[in-house]
Amino acid sequence: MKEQEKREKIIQAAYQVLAERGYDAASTKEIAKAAGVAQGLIGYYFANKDMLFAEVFRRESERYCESLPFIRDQGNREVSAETIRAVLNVPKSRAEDDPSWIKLRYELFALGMRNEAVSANIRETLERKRRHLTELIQLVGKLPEQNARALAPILLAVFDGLGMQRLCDEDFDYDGAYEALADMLDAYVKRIAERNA
Amino acid sequence: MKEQEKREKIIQAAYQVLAERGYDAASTKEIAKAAGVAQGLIGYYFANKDMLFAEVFRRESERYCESLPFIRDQGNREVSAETIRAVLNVPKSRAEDDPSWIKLRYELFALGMRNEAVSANIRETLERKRRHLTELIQLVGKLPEQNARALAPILLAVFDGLGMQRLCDEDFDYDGAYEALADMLDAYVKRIAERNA
Amino acid sequence: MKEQEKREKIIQAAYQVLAERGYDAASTKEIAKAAGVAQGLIGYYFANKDMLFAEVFRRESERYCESLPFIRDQGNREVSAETIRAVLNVPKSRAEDDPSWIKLRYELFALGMRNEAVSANIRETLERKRRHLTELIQLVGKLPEQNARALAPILLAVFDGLGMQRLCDEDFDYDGAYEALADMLDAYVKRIAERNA
Amino acid sequence: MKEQEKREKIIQAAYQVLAERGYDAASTKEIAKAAGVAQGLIGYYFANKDMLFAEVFRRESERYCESLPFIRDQGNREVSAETIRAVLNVPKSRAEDDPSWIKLRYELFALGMRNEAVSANIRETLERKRRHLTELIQLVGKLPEQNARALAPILLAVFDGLGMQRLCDEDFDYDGAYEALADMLDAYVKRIAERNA
DNA sequence: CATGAATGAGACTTCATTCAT
DNA sequence: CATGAATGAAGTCTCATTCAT
Repeated sequence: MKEQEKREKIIQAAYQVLAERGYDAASTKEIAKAAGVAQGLIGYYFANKDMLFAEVFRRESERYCESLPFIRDQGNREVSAETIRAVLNVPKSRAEDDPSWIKLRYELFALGMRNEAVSANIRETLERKRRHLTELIQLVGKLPEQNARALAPILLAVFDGLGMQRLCDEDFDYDGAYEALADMLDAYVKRIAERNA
Repeated sequence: MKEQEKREKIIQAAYQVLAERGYDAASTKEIAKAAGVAQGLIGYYFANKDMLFAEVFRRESERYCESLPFIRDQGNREVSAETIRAVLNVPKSRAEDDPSWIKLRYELFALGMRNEAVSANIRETLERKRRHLTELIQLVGKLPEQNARALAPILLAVFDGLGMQRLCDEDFDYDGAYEALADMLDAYVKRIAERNA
Repeated sequence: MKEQEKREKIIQAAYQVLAERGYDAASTKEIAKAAGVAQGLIGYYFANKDMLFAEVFRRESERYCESLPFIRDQGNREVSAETIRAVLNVPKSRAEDDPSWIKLRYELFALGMRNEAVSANIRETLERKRRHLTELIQLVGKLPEQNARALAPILLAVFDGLGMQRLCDEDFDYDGAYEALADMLDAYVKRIAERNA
Repeated sequence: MKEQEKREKIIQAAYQVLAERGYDAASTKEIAKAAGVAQGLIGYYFANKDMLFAEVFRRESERYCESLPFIRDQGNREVSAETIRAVLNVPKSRAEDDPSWIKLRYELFALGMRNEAVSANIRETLERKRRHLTELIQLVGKLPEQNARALAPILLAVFDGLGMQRLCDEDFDYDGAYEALADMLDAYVKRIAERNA
């Protein structure tokens, strides 16, 4: 079981250093030091720096779906402003609890727009998250698939964007923004429900 | 007058290279080449690389308000789904027409979350943009200031987030997302109007 | 018996990789992979990389004498241009059939001129080959030992040099050069014969 | 005139280190030290290590023709064993006076057989030298072009091969070999002359 | 015997910055 | 003002070798 234990440590360390320093400035030297291994070991397990970070990003993407169980429970309840607020609390508090999570995503986004090698990874990651969100929106908001699918990228953008603003600016009214978001989503859900009634 | 000409070229070149390569990978050598000046001249006009990019970011922030005149005109009209869609078309098409604009902003955001020197710059930039958007929302949506202020960071997040998704993924339904956004904003504006009636 | 099987495979693999990549670029990793053994096993059988290659060179030197039987048969015949051409065909076709043989020898020569550790090996190898060639020349050309001994290093040089030129340059007239060589040797042998008559 | 003075020093240093250590073992660090410049300057003038050595090889190839004037004078004289010996003395003594010359050539040959990038360089170099030798042989030996052309690669091989043997083995009878070579060439030249008479 | 994870040195290269001209 | 040669540090990656299993 101790097998590839150090490989795991390297990935964890890479995650931390990546969030702190950014893609280019995250040196293998610092990662190795943080992981408590020799610098050469990184080259042993990963073909190069890019491959290491690709693995880091791959895992981050997978973690995005962990909130599913809780939200699925909410899906059984009636659609209400209260429910929406409760569900929105998941991404809201996640950005508060784990700032490096947001940092990492922005690093990935910035990278995805210029690095062709990361581009494929990004595309898949984004699409997976949109699909995931679409499913949740259908579940919680009782929206038709078409509307849910269009709403997903918007929420994806808002969760990340608000988290970023909160991290950059301590005076930013994070809670107020989420209040407005909940209100707006509730209005939209209601309208769609009426329209389809 | 001509003495500042090369300085200007350097800034323009830095903007382009920064958007293409990213913060760390944007080398002074490439910038100098793109600007058509000697490498050493960059050091003459800017204390160091960071100061050059700070200037680039400062200007980008200013450009954000150029859409004001058009939107102010829209503000005179009645609030309608049509108006909202017309106004949303400004950020929507800007991301289409000038991809490097989005790239640069994500570069700035990613940087702002880790570089303390850029942090102040970012904070100011974000706040200015939110104020600007708040004003526009009041103007176009006829919303009370409190609601407008809460909505601003959301729109800020959505504009950038959708632009990024469009750049990363060619199959992404950019238009559909903006349609949903317009619909949702319209529902929200109507609700607030009714609530305050 | 089986215990030396892997050792043998390592040596064979080292020969191939050495010829393909050259001394410094031939990595133990690639050799191990080519041999189908673990990297560490090389260190088990050979003190270090140099010792492994020393063994490879030692064997190559031994293989040089394999042509002896055929040539000894030719030695019984009368000296003639025909005989000379037939004997020259041995090194000529060897370079054609086994290019890595030539590559390896040049690798060894280049190495021998700078690496003191290999120098002794080289000296012995060269001397052995000259002695071998001297014997053959006496046998085939019926030349006095003194002349044969002086001719040996020349032929040694020519065989390798022509093989190298053939490998480097596909347009090189390999056959034409060997024709001229045969002609020249024949003239020389005749002259010596007349001189001693 | 001081312009690119250091570039020249780098090339000279590269030549020396290359001959001493060999292609792969010749480090840019050592070259820089030998040239008395910073390591980074090598990267400033040459795209990479290969390009630097390509320049070194290119120059070496050009130096090969410097012997032309002397030999051209010999060409006016009658063909005799004496003349041949005098002309052969040029390559013979060159290998004695400048051992690194031979080392470099073997380095180049070994390299040419495996490095595709160097291959073109090598082919051109070899062909140029053969043409050069062909011309000399016609001049000195009064041989028809066809014979001269076939003899050239043989002499090319012998000059290098004997030089190498001399460098590797101090006991090797370098003079004796050249004596035999002169004798053999003389016999060949005479035979061709008679044949064409 | 055999493995392959692990190490640390060192190679190449790139880069921001400086400075003589 | 402007140049571009020059520097030295730092980063990534490769490699021969060692060692616990």
